[in-house]
Amino acid sequence: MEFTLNLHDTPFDVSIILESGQVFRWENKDGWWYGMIDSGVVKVRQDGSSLRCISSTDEINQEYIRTYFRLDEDFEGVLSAIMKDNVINEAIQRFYGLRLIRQPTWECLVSFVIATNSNIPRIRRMISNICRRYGSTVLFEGLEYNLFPTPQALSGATVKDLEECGLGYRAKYVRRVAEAVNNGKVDLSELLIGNYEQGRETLIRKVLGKKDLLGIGPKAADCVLLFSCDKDEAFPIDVWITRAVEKYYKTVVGRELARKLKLRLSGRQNLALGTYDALSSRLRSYFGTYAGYAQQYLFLLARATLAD
DNA sequence: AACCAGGTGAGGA
DNA sequence: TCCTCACATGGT
Repeated sequence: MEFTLNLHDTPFDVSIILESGQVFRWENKDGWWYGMIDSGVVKVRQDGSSLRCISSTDEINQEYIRTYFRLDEDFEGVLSAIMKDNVINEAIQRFYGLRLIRQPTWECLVSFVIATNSNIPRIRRMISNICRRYGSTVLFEGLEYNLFPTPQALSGATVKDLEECGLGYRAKYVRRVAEAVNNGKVDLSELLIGNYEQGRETLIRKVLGKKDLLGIGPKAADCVLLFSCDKDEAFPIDVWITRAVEKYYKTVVGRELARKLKLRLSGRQNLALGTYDALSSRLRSYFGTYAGYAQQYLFLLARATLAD
């Protein structure tokens, strides 16, 4: 079906959003962004304040896209809440039109297991590979597209097959996660109902010394909660955020935590869980309820300016 | 050819 | 609890 969304004058830049590293499946072809979401394919194109959409199924309608791009929220309110200093203000200017996406939780969860210790181009390739191998196909404009595989499809995959998709050592983690979701040990719909702390508990708790969700640590959990569960205070700390915080927010996190950040950057030491939580807690109380938005601006800023 | 990438789990002090 | 290290793979 075909429809157009009026963006009015809310900050919205579809290219910045879809290239921001929250999602890994959208592709730009001759002026349109093509995406595979849930059970269908959609292509979108922004002309100023209007977003044209053409989808393969009636399920992907106006309401669906508004929800996906979070056009149902008071974004100006978000911006004014996180504008705490010159660094974040300039990041907002530089990446004006960046928004958070509300993506399906299952796809988000698997994506950020795959994303660990990798880079965005390769993450895209790995995910594309598992979709081609395990996802069902949809016909759209005469071409076949692969949907994201279901928990059942992925839990039926062998570790060897997943390794052949280029997942490396993540293959066994993806399979364990798929099994946990498929057999009901983990209920992802809980994440939408509960608060941030409860969601974090569900994703990284340990059961009998063994994790249900192998491959999900604090950072991946925060990404899932922020990008797919409306937990806007989640503040994922990856290497780029580590750089940004070490450079611009030493005084916010304090001398001791800043020292740990520096150790991580130079000595390749990783952050202990307690250190990670202390850091994200400081940053959360500094930026407020929408800290996750600030995180996403800082992530883009760091990648643009803090690369070697 | 080392080094890095939206980190995490296992094992030990 | 924290720290150290291995870990697959592909790009620079």
